[in-house]
Order: sequence, then structure tokens, then C-alpha cells
Amino acid sequence: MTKQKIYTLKHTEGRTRRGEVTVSHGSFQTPAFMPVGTAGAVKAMTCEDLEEMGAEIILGNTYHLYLRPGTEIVKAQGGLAGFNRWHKPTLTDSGGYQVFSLKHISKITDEGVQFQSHHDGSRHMFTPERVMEIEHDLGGDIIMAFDQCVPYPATHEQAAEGVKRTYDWAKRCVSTHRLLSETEENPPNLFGIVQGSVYKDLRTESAEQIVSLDLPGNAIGGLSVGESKDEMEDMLAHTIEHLPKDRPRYLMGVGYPEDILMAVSYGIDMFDCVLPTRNARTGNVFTSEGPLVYRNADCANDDGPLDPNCDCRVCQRYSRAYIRHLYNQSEITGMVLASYHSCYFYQNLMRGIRQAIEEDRFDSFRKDFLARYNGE
RNA sequence: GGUGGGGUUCCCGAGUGGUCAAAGGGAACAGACUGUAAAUCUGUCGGCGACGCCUUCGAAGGUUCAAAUCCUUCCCCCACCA
Repeated sequence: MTKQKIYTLKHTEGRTRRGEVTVSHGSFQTPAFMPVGTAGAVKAMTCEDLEEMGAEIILGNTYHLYLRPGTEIVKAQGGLAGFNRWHKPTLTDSGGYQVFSLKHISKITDEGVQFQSHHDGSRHMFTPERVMEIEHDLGGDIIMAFDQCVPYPATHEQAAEGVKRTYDWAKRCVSTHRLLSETEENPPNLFGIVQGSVYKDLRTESAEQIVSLDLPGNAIGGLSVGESKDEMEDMLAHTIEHLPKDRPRYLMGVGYPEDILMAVSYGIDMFDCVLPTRNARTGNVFTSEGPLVYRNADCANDDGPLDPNCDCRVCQRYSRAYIRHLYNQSEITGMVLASYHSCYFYQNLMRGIRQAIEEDRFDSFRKDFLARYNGE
């Protein structure tokens, strides 16, 4: 495996940084928000939509794609890019989060995780080795190590166990990944994941272990799982100090706009979150003036756009009244329009953040954004 | 005109003497959602000075300690027959 540097730092403002990550399918600007395309598609969005709004990298999920349509099909179709025709970078998550969210139908051992499919109950086994094979077959540009995302709250002992297992598994991921990469033309970039729940000593330990693996990128996992915003910030601020500055640092599963701004202020480069898409499908969108429950009755006769300050093509054309009506009638177009807007909103937020960093005014950008967002 | 069935809280629809303000859906209203078991889930859903009271089950009377449930009359719907 030829080791290449994938991160280029372009500008810093305090701890905040502006950079670029380059992988097989191209580059993406950081800080970046990656829409989540669990089953090979960002729900309700087409590739054209995503390109249009400026998304440069999306996620795919090992667990979901392995179960359906099955790794063989995706591989035979030319990997994810060949399959879903998203020709920009893709990051695949390892299924570590599913170990957390599907804990009631899975069993964790040192060997790996035995789980039942949420589709049909069939039994499967994920080991770090198996996950690497799958992720290589899926063909993403960045693949995540198979980790154990510990639920919140967790005792120090439980969290420590998660840290140990995450490290053991990460080492096994690295071995298998190296082996698989030897025969590949464009091997993916394996990112490690730091765990440790809300315990600083464990975060330190986990970060040092993961960093010692010398991977091209590092992620902070196990946050935004139920802890308070203060705890999240504490852990993030603490953990990121242990992650190398010459590689991308990815905060997994985050978050709300205010969380992203907070994390960027500490130097996080990559984010992903289901909020813009999931919430859009359940009647909520993000706007410059704060979250809007467009499903609620006060939008019934509102001919204004979802966000009065948005220049996305949904806000240029459609009204709250119409989109609410579509939602209430379960017209899929309602979810499509709402999802488009919120995804655009997130991409637009990231554009604003990047530009502000370049112009050394991130702090005021953050302050102004939050003032308007919180209706102050 | 005859025979049979039926009218229940916004809608559909259970309930056939007390444990019924009345099951269950739907609609409506609100809340939740952070590496997507999520076009999902939760709550409210007659009124009120609310551990109690008032109004409600087509209408009006009646039986009973007690009626959405039984009886009488009336109004209206549906099906089939003529």
C-alpha cells in the first residue's frame, strides 16, 4: 500500500481550519458536510440534486448495503460509484453504529458482532476482517474501521471495554486492509475511530491508540449518542488535541448547525448526519431563522418559502403552504422538496463556514449565524 | 307500497342494561429525531372552576336504582321485492 497524504491545509484561523481532501474520485473542500446515503442513496435525493447543491462527498453504509442488495451485486456493478452513479467521493461507514443502534438483535464478542438482519432476522457475523472485505468491495474512497460505539450512558468500565475492543478491531482492520490493498489499483483510505464515551482518560487512551496506527484520517465516534451538548463539546475539545493536524479529523454523526459550528471552531474537518434528510421527512426543516416545523398548522396558508433567506431552488419556487399540504397528503414530493432544502441549507452553511475561515472571520460568522438562527 | 337492515363522539367503525366520555382505525393538533431498523415514533384528541361535575350515541317520550344498549311513536338512510 502506498501511503499518500490526502489532506491539504489551506488556511487556519486559530484552531479552525480550511482544507481539501483528495481521494480517488476527486477532492472535497473542508470543513465538509457529507449527506448520509445509507442504502446507496441520500433519501429522496438524486445525484443531480446533490451535485447541484454542492455536496462533494456522501456516505454509504456497510451494514445496509451488505444486507441489501448484497456486497456481490454492488461489487459486480462496479462498486458504489458504478452502482449509484455518484461519481464524486464516497465514504462508507463500517456498521459500527449499527452495532450500537441494533444492540438488541446483536451480540458482541472479541471476535466480532453476531447480528440478525433487521429485514428478515437472518443471522450474520461481522468481524473487522469481514468488514474490511465488504468495504473494499463496496469501493468507497474512505472506509471506516469497524468500531464499537458504546451507548450512553456507560460506566467507565463499559467505556474502557469499548476502547479496548475498538483498538483491537482497528489493528485487525489495518492488517486486512493492507493485505487487500496490495492487489488494488486505487485502494481506499482507512480511517480510525476514537471511542471513550465521556471519559477524558479513555478518550486520551483511545486517541493515542488509534493515532499510533498512522492512518490517513481519524474520526471521533461515540458522541451525539445522548450525552449533553456540554459533554459533547468537552470530549471533542479534549480528543481533537490528540489527533494529528496533517490529516482530516472527522466528527461522526454530528449534527445540528450549532454543533457543527462548535466543532469547526475546534478544527473538525468532516461531518455527517441524518438530521437534514430524516427531519425533512418528518415535517421539519432547517432554516436561517432556526428549525421550522413546516408540518404544523401555522404553515397551512403561508405562501412564503421554507426559508426567507435561502436561494435554493425549492425556496425560489415553492411555498410552505404547498409543501405542508404535500406532507399531509403523504405526497413523496413533499419529502423531496423539504429534503432538498435542508440538504442545501447544510451545504450552504458549510460554504459560509469555509469562506469565513478563509477571510479570518469565522468567529463573527458563527456569532451572526447563531443570532439569526436563535431568533435573537 | 312490501320485506329486511341501519342511523354511535370530525370521518369510518366496535359496543346491545351498570366496569362507557364510549374499543380500534383515520383525520386533526402537538412533540421527538445527531456515523438512518425512521415517508418513523410518542402524546393529545366532548366541555369544564377536572381525584369531581356537565353534555353526547337520529328525535321525542317511556320502563329501570341505572339506557348508546329495552319499549313506543316519529324522522332519515340502504338493500331487495313490487
